[in-house]
Amino acid sequence: MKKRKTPLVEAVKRKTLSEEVIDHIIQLLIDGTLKPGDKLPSEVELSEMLSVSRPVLREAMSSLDSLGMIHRKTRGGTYFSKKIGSRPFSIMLALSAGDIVEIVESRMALELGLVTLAAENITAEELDTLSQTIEKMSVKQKGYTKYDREFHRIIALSGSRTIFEGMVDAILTAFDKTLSEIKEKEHETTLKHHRNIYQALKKRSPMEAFTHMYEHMNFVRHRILTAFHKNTGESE
Amino acid sequence: MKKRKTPLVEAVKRKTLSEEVIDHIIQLLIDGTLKPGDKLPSEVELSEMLSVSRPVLREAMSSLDSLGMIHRKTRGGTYFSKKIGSRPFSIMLALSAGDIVEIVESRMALELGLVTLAAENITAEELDTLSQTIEKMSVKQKGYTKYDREFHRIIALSGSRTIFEGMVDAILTAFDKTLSEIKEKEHETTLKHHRNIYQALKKRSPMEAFTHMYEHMNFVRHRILTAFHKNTGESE
DNA sequence: ATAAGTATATTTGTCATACAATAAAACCAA
DNA sequence: TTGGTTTTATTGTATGACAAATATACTTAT
Repeated sequence: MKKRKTPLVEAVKRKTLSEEVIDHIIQLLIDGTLKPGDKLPSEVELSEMLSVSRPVLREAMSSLDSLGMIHRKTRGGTYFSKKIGSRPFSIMLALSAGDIVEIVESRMALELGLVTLAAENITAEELDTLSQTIEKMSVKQKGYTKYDREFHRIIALSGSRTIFEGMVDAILTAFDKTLSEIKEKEHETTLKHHRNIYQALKKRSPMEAFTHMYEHMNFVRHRILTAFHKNTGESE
Repeated sequence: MKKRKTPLVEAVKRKTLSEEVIDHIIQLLIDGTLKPGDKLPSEVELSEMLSVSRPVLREAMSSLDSLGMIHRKTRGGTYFSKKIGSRPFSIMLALSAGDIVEIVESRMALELGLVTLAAENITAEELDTLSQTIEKMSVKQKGYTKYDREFHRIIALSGSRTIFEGMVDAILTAFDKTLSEIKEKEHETTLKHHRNIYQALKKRSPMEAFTHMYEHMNFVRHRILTAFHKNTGESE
């Protein structure tokens, strides 16, 4: 019989220096010492303050940069970001590369939550822009993907908080990349759904907005998964 | 009068080498060369393959590590992760440090979307664990936060896809940290809401699950924001 | 005095090298 | 085979030097 493979305690991997530096720097935000938009000390200053070498300090800064927490410019210095941006999420989504269900249902979860919040506070301008996307889409039988995406994007961003803003574009992009071929069908149904969602948002009704978005997303998901299974012969 | 400050083209900040390395490595996932769980070449091999110095290569690896895309062990090598984990999201949430509305509504958006998907596929085991949290909570008048959180966590994870899994714990933790003092009130109402949500999930009814979760979240949000404004005297 | 052009200096970006720390793998002995 | 020891591969940390970009200070010409 095999010996135990998993040790009793979870083998606490000691933190590296650069990880500790990351903690130390974000602590500046948490305790309010610095705020989004503020400038950080230079690399040499920081590395001296924290008693680490510059490479270690730079590994931490590179991490914070790729997380969208800071941005750096040669000679310009380093600043805390005000928004995260979409890049970190786009990278993360690579772990789900090619997994259609993952992408579709991630988008579903995201948009269902955000359309609800959007309905609570959507502005007149956003409503106006929304109706324009519907108009433009209605006069095109082909090549309307752009307006379709814009419709969803406006709603999602309207309901977004900082952490979700970057995620919206990342997921929409991943969606488009993964499903480039399947789209551009069911023009009328899509249009009808969009109009329903728009009316619910105009009424500032979260429940109705959710209901219609769920109907729409269910439709989109079903269409995609059906097309996918037809292509592959339902291997799983 | 001042000269124009913003150039016509958006000053495309040239990518650093470590950013290009990041792109190159995640491309291995996107084109399917490697999969989550697979081992990557060693740092020296990679730095030779990509013709960059080891520090630059390490900055990229550090970034991917902090994004939860890889994990590294001395002598053990580097592997693509299967899950993202909560750490990157916890760091990102530091940008919203102290902003109660941000935290509360981020959690709202997240849970509203996920409870809907959870209702579609929740397992019997998850339902059972859920009902246990309700039971345990019902017999405690104080110190039930643990079971409250567990209830929400099970649901959110049940509806989660890879990208959201880490986010759940990150947001729940941020929520608890930000609102440590305000909680532990309205025991009966909370319990009632949880039971409603549970019943809807048991029925596998996404619409009802959403409805009851929205009611619950609205209740929680209102309670928190009211308590907050009372404390601060609505300065903004 | 103002504007434009130039030089300077600061900050991030990259490289090469060396050694430390960890732990997997190979080896050896009972 | 088992258990302990040695070796070795891999990541972790440090130092130093130079390159590239650009904000700032300075100089010059109009």
